[in-house]
Amino acid sequence: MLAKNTQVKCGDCPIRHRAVCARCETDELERLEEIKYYRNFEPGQTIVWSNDKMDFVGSVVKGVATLTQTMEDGRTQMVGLLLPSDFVGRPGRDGSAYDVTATTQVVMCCFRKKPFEKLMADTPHIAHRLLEMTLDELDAAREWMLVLGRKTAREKIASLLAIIARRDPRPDLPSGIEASFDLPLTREAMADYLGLTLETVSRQISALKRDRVIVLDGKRHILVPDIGRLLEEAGDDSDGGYLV
Amino acid sequence: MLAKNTQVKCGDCPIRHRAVCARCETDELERLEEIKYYRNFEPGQTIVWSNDKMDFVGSVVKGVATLTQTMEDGRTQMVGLLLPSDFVGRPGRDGSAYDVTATTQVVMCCFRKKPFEKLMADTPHIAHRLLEMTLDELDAAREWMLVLGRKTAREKIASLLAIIARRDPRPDLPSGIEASFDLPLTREAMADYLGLTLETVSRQISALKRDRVIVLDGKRHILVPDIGRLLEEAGDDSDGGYLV
DNA sequence: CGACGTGTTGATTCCTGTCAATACTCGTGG
DNA sequence: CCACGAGTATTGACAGGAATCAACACGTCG
Repeated sequence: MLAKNTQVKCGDCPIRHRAVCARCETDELERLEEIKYYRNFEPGQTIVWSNDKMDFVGSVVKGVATLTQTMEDGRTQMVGLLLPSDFVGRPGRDGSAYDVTATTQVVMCCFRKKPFEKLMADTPHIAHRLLEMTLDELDAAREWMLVLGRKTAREKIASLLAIIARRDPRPDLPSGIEASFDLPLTREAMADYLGLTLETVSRQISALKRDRVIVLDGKRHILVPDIGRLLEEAGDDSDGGYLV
Repeated sequence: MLAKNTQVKCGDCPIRHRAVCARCETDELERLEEIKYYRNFEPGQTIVWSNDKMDFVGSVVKGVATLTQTMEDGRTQMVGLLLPSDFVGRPGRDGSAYDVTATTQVVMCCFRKKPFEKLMADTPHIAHRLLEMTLDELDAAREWMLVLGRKTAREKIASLLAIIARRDPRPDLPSGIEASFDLPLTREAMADYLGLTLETVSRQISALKRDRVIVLDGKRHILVPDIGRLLEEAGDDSDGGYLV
């Protein structure tokens, strides 16, 4: 469970320019190297329990993880989707407010918390980058509030697909297909993200397939013939500020 | 519209110890004084338009403002409720992603953006406090995602009332009343916050009144005889981590 | 093969949205 | 002073979309 990976030099790290360390100078990277270690997680495995003390913070290097909240009666809501380069943990706080769970194989680059906090205090680059990333996450959370509060089931599904398509671009596209990606989530996880039931998710995916908005290749691989159409279905401003 | 108020010395400011300036030393406060100015807004007045260029950032000193997003067809979702000491604007970004609107009389303490960003770069106290506040806002946004995605209309209303009761405590309580506050929002604004229609909001408030969870004094003043009961109705963990 | 996890589809219920009528408060102006 | 209208709030009737309950299909792994 705690099996450490072969360490990757920060300079060679695939998320080097997007993660919390993006702005670091060489000497700062060296200090980060000293306090970092890798951890692997299997699909379904919990990375942090809500309200547990966290002794580390870190970045997702590979894979997908989720942040979820659960009510006493079992209703659960996903409140964040963590993709490579996303940051986990809150400097200055003891624990996580949410369950963090791996949905695929996940590689985390962890930093021991205390030294990381010290490093943050010493070097402005890390703190500054973290503020920037937190502001982005806040924007994403607020964007998601619109989805949860005001969109129909069909629009919710289309919004989720649009987000994943946006963050996971692929070059190898057959003609007549503008985007293509694997769903890293089960129907149930999608339901938890969207505030729906898994049956409704399944029905709406079928409906989008029937209406040719998407094409399925197996249960988990999605092809999008026309991204503009998908964004339209998502209820987003279709003047395409996002892609293309 | 731009009428400047009598400036208040930072040392005498009512939000001095909670706002973005909370950690500042005397000399930092002096630099803030130089770039700050007050602005008043009337109820209903827009403070910033979504996608507009913002040339200032600032703190709410008095009153209540809202952050909202609107879809092309008019559906709107409130994504933030700004109470005194809350921060408006995003250093490093050009504009606001949301409409910011005053719902009551609002006094804002504004800082010209460029000098404020410079000050942030120079002094770690402001940046650090801003990170802390942004992390809190992110938590609040995620908490709200659970409300929007998974709670029933009745639970949503109870959740909103609980939040306002928590942030606006009053000492002058008649016996048999554990909390008392004015609703700073119209039924429509509450609906936009909760992802409901104003009719449903009205009905659920009536239902909570009928069931003696709350007592109304006029349309806007709420009395809560039993806060535990309210939290229970909100679906929150009733072991009362919050109040009392 | 049978059990289990995952996903699809159908029948039905019910919560919330929609449409509509009415009440109340507060200015404004005749 | 009262009529009028605008904004806000309440309540009712009805419709519709998503939840619920349930059956079944598919793939994997023991």
